[in-house]
Amino acid sequence: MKSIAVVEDEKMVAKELSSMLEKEGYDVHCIDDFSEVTETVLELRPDLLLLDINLPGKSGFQICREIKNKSSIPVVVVTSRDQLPDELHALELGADEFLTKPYRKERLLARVANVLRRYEGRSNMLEGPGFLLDRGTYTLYVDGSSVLLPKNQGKILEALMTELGNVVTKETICEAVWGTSEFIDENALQVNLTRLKKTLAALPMKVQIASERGVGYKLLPSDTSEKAPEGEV
Amino acid sequence: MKSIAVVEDEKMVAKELSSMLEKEGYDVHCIDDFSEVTETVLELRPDLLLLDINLPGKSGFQICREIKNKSSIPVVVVTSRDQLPDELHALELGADEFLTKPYRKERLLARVANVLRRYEGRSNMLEGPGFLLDRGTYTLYVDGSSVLLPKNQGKILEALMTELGNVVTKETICEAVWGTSEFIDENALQVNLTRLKKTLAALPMKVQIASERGVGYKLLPSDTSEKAPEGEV
DNA sequence: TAAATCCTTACATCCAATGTAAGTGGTGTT
DNA sequence: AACACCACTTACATTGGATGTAAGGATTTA
Repeated sequence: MKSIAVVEDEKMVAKELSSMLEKEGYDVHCIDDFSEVTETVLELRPDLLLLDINLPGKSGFQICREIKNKSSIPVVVVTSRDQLPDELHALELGADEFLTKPYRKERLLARVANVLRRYEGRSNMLEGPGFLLDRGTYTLYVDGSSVLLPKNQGKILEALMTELGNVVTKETICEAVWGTSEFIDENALQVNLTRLKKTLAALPMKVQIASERGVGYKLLPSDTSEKAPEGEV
Repeated sequence: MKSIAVVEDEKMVAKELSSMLEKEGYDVHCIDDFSEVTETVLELRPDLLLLDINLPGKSGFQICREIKNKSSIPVVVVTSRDQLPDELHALELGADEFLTKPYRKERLLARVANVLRRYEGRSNMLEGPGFLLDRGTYTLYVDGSSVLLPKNQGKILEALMTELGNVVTKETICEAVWGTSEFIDENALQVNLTRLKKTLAALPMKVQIASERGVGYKLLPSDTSEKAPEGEV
C-alpha cells in the first residue's frame, strides 16, 4: 500500500483530502505541526508528499526545496492562488506536479497516481547530490551515464549515503559490508575505502569521502573543504 | 541539444509553438503528415513529443498509446478542450503531462523542461514490455527490482531488444557481442543464449526468446505460442 | 619527536563469467 | 527409415576482476 503525507493548514481541506485518498487505498498521514515538516516527512518516508504552499510560518517552497535536496520523495504542490509564478517556482525547485484549488477529485487522484507510477521501481534507488545509487546492483548513475560499482564499494557508499553529511563509524560500515562486526581487519575496510575514493574521483561526482580520525567516514560536497567555513561553493 | 517533435494540425499554432521552443534552444521538428505520425516519431526518436489530441483522422489518444507502447519517449499532450475526461484518459495512457490551450508560454516551457529533466539519464535505458535495460551496465529492471546481467547476456538482450519481435540473425548478435563477425564458434553464442534464457526465466519477465531455425533469434511476449496463422513461412 | 592513525602499493587468492568441447535431442529431407 | 543438420545441454578449464593480506610510507596528534 502506498503511503502519502499531507501538509495542509486548513483542517477542513486536510480532512477531505485525507478521506478521498484513503478511499482510493492510500495510507494517509496528515502533518499538522508545521514547524518541523521537513524532519517529520524525512522520518515518515512516505511514497509521496502532498504539499500546500501557503502555510503559516515556513514557506512551502522552502519545504519543497529541503525535501528534494535530502530525499527522492516525489512532491505534489497544491495552492489556492492560481498564479503562474508560483507554479514556475515550484517546478524549478523540483516539484513533480502542481495543482490549483479548487481541484477536481478525479484530477488530483489521476495526477497523484501518475506521479507514483513514475517513481515506481525507483524505490530501491538511493539519491545523493547529483547521483543515484541502485541498492540492488550497486549501479551508480551520474551525469547521464551509469557505472557499476564493485559490491564492497557499493555497500560502503550505500552506508555513507544513509547518513549523508554525517559521520558513519567504521564498525557500522564493517557491519554493512561483511554483515557482522566480529573483528575484521580494519585494514580491509581501509583498502576498500581507498578504492571507492579512486572510483568516485574518476567520475563527475559532487561528493567526496572525508575521514574523521578515530571514528569513521562521511560523505561531503566535494568543493567544501572540511575546516574552512569560507562561504564559497 | 534536446529535440522535440510537434504534432499539431492548426498551422498557425504549430508555427508559434515551433518558434517558441526554438528560441528556448530546442531542436524542433513539426510533423504535418498525420497519417503516419507514430512511424515518423519512432524514426525521428525525439527527446520529447508535443502532441495535440484533436487531429484530423487518427485520434491523438491512439497515437499516444502507440508511442508509449513502442518507446520510452515522453509525451506532453495539449488540447483546446479543457475537459477532465480527456485529461484522465491521456494520463491513463501514459502521457507525462497534459496542458490545455490557450497555454501561457512560460507554463508550457516549464512543463516541457520538467518532463525532460525527469527523463534525463534515462537516455541509455532500453525499454521492453514490462522491463528496462541499462545499456551501460546491463542492469535489468523488472517489477520494481533490479538484476545485474553478465556482460554477454546483456549484449545479447540488447541486440534482441533493438528489433523487438523481429528476428535478429546470429551474425548480427555475434557482432554485437564480440565486436566482429569473423568466424566465432557459433556454439559460444548458443551457450550464452541458453544462459540468458535461464536468467530471464528466473525473473518475472513477460518476454521469451524464440529461435528461428537457420536464421537467428527473436524476443516475443511469453504467452504467445510461436505458431502463427498457417498462411506464412 | 614519538605514537597513533590513516593511506598507498603490491601481490596472492578467489570466484563469477566466459570459452571450449563433447554429447544429446529434435527437425527436415530424401 | 535413415541421414544430415541444427539446436540445445552439460561439464569442465580458463580468465579476469574483485577482494583480502601484508608491509611500509605519510599524516596527524600530543
